[in-house]
This record gives sequence, structure tokens and C-alpha cells, in this order.
Amino acid sequence: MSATKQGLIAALKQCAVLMEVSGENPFRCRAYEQGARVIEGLEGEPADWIEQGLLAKTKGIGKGLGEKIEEWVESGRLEMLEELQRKVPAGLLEIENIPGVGPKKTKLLWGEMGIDTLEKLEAAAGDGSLAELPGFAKRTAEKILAGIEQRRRYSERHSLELATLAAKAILERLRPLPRIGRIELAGSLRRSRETVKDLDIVATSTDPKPVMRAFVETPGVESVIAHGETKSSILLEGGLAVDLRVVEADQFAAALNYFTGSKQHNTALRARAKRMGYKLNEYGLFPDTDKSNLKPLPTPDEAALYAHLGLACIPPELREDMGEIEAAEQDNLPELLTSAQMIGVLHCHTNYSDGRNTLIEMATACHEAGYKYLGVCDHSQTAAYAGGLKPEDVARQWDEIDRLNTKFKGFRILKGIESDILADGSLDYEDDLLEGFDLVVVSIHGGMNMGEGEMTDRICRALEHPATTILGHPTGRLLLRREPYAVDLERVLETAAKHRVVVEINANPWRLDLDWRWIRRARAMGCRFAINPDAHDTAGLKHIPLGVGIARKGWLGPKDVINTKPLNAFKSWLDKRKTSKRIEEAAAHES
DNA sequence: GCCGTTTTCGGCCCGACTGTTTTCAGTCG
Repeated sequence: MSATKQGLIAALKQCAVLMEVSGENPFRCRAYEQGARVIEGLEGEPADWIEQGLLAKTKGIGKGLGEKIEEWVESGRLEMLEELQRKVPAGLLEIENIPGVGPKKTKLLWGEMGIDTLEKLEAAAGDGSLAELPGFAKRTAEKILAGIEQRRRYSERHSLELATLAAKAILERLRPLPRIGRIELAGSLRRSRETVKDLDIVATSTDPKPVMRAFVETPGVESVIAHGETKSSILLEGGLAVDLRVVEADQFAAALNYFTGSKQHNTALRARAKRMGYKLNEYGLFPDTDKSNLKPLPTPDEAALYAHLGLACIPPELREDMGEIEAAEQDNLPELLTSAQMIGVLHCHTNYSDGRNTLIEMATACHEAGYKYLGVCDHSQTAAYAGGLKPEDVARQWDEIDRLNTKFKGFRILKGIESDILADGSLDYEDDLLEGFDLVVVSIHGGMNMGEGEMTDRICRALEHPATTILGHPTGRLLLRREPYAVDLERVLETAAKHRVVVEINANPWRLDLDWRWIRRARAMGCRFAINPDAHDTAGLKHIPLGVGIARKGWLGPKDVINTKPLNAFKSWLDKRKTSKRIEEAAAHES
């Protein structure tokens, strides 16, 4: 992602928050927020949009935002943002971020008491002086102190590793309760977002009180944020918040839909409902036109709800207001990949390099989980920190693979490697050795601080190598821990498509890389994908469904993903690919 | 600031919970 577009998005988002805090018209703030989101989904660079006259046709970008974008392209600055920054102290953004404190309270704290940093707020909440403000009493001060403490201790979002485990535990605790009917996970986890802020659970019960009590008494609860008849919230140790909503049985589909979101999808859905003469909320779809008739339309499930709105049922992963409603309207939703369609496991490590299990343990685990092949891809020799394989280790591993393959029935181990992409873009072994692998994943593991141009050249050169099969974790990000390295993904994906290099969707919950927002774009460019666990032990195989979720979020079907191929088809696909690469190479040499 | 086959002005999703209040504003999702 280029700095220009990203910078613009960040600038607009910051405008929105600063305007909110300074008491600007909330709808104007929202327009900025919305505008930032809209351009996030636009392809190419801001300069191109202007040149192509794209902005005038883009919903959500009007005259005002269009001018801001032009200003950004021409000068790289936004006068308005700089003015807001002069006017509004940076600390107010942190204050506004504290749970229970919104723009109004922030403005009051600043205007009445001159509080513009977390430290000042903490002091005022501690010594009781906050009580002078209207609407601020003892509980508010306590909540603020707890909120500051929590923000210090925990980051805002959580990995899917933690979130999926917590969700499973809570559902298993509540599901067997006597008066509970249906209970489902909603929220961003149901939509397969790559990280989550909190968990949302929706249930039906004829007697919500004991359900709520069991919920707030869940083991591992650090505090109870709210405890009501229909809604309760808890904070788990580790900082993950969980909301539970209990609704009537006939409200379940509407509530599940509402709490699954996304917010943007909901907003669009409600606007559509309104246009059709309905009112949509978490309790149902109501015929708004007749005020005396308040019975909701029957919605036994989400499909029925969407059907009333003239839409095919939209899978949760697609509900991001990124074209799914239009597709559902035209009955043009994609046929999405499922976990059951994953047949082969690629890119796994063993104790030949930095994995924790042996080759046979990894292969057995794959076999027992129902997969038909394992492409083992240990680290290459330069990755000394990870015990990368010297050529003699490769030979040793190949021997073992050959031996094991005579013993498995209906399962095969393929000879792969995860080759470091060296600083100059070359791969980590001599070509003769590389030729011998069934598949070669190429990845960046060091030298991540290169400039964007150099890094992009480096990766593209590796993609041009005839032995390269798959580009591993294309941006190198570690979610919530490390930003992606600087790289022009557009050019990388173009190069991958041109050389028929498969793009990895790394299923490790800290990576989930390629990012789902890029997947549709990459597919349109002609890329194909592999969903790989990058497992370093047998437990890591459980991450494959997370990668499938990300692929679904990127609108991918089984045909887009190479490891949905049965073993023989996959083998012949690899062989054909190798042969044609050889022919291409020979032709290139001759000319 | 955006938008329009009811509209170029006047809307902009909507409801629960909390804390502070005697009827509601702010926050959150």
C-alpha cells in the first residue's frame, strides 16, 4: 500500500476524531469517517482517481471531500487537519479513547478543567476534583481510573487465538443451561476479522436471569461491565470483553444479524429496509408504514430476513459493505470456499528446522485430520536462527520422505522448502538443488527495513525465479505486534500473477497475510492462492480454518485455492507448471 | 459533509445500559 493513499486515509480519520472532540456537527464528522472508509476500498492512488474523474462518481465523496483529496495530492497536506491539530491537544484523542468517555465528556473535561492529557485526567479523577463537573460523580471517576488502567495494561484488539478459545469456552458453558434455546457467536469473530475487539454472543431464553448470572460468573472474568436482563458485558482476564444479548425466540435471526454486523453492513441494510418501507432493528423487520401494526415480519432465520429485503442470504464473512449487498441483490454472491474442501496442507515446519514435531508426527497428524498430502517446507540454510537446512540436511530429509511415503496409504509427503529471499532477491540454494523440490515457498525473514522500492524489487526478483511456487506471508506483518515491511503490493501481486506464482494466505493467527482486503484485488489480477498453516507443531494445523475464513472474506471459492486439489491433480499441476517454466526459460535464453 | 424515483433542504440507524439524575444525556455497539 502506497504511503500517499494510506496517509490520506489516516489524515481523514484523524480529522473526523478531532472534529468530534472539538464539538463539530456529528454528521459532518461521520462524513469524514465514511469518506476515509470509501477511499480505502478504491484501487490505485489518489492522483489516478482525480485524473480519471473517479471521485465524482464515488458515493460518499462529494464536493468538500473531493477538494480535500485534491489538496492532498497537490500539496501532501491538509490545511484543515493542521488547523485542528493546532486547536486540539493530541492528548484528547487518548482521553476520548477511554471506555465510557466519548466526545462530549472529552470536550467538557478540556473546556471546563483544561484536562488535555491522560495524566491530568488521572490526577483529577484521583483527587475528587472531577466531581465539580456536571454529570461527573464518584462512579464516573472510578470508571475513568479503571479505564486508564485497562488501556495501559491491554492493547485494544486481540488475536484470533485468544478470541476463538474464549468464545468456545463460553458457548460450551452456556449451551447446556436448562432454559436456553438458541445460542450463537456473532460479531467480528463470526465475520472472520483478523483481530477482534470483543466477542458478541446472541441467545434466546424463556428465563434470562439465570443465563445472565451464569454468564457474569464465567471463570476467568476480571470484571462485570454491565449486568442487565437482556444485555450483559464482562471483561475477561487478558482484556477481552464479551457481550451477551438474550432475546425472544422470534427475534433471534434479527438479533444475530444485527450483532454480527459489520456496522457498515447494518447501516446499509437498514437504509435499504427503510427505502422498502420497513424498519429494521435488532428485534425484527417491521412494516413501518402502518404504525398500528407492530408485529414483525416472520424471520425464522437470517436467510428469511435477507429474503424480505430482496436479497440472497449473505455469508457473515462478506458483511463489510464492500459490494455484497449489490451482489446479493443480483443473486450474484460467490460460491465460497469451505474448510471441508481443503485437501492438502502446505508450508509446515518440522524439527529439521525450528518445528517442534518430527516429520512423521506432522505427517501423521495431517493424515489423521483427513488431509491427503503434506508439503513440508522447513527453513532454508540462511535462516540459521531457525536451524535452516544445509544441502546435506535436505538430502537427509528427502531420504526420510521417500521412506515414509512407502508406508502411508492414500497420503503423501511432498518435498518442499521455505527459501529465504536473500537481500538481492536470489533464493537460498543453487538452482540444481531448488529444481529437486516439489514446491518452493519464498519468504522474507530478514532485512525488513529496506526502502519500499528496493524491497519490492527484491521480492519480484524472487518471484521471477523458475523454481518459485508460492510467495509466503507477502507483507511480513505480525498482527498487533509488527507492521508490514514497506512494499508495493500492487507490483508484487502483478508479478506473481505474471509468473503464475501462488500467493499464500498464511493462516497463522498472528499473520493472516495476505490481508483479506487485498485478496479480491489479487484475484482480479489473476493470482491464485494457497492457504497454509505455517505450522511449527501439530497443534498449528488447527489454524487452517482461520485462513479459510480470511479467504472467504476475500470472496474466494475452491477453484481459487490450489490446495483444494486432490493429490493427483495437485501433483500434475506442479509438474505441468515446472515443464512450462522450463520451456519459457529456454525460449527466453534463445531470444 | 453527503445525498435525493417522496426531497436541492433537511434529513442522516436505533436501542440498551449507566450514572446522574427526578426525566435524561452520553456512550456504546
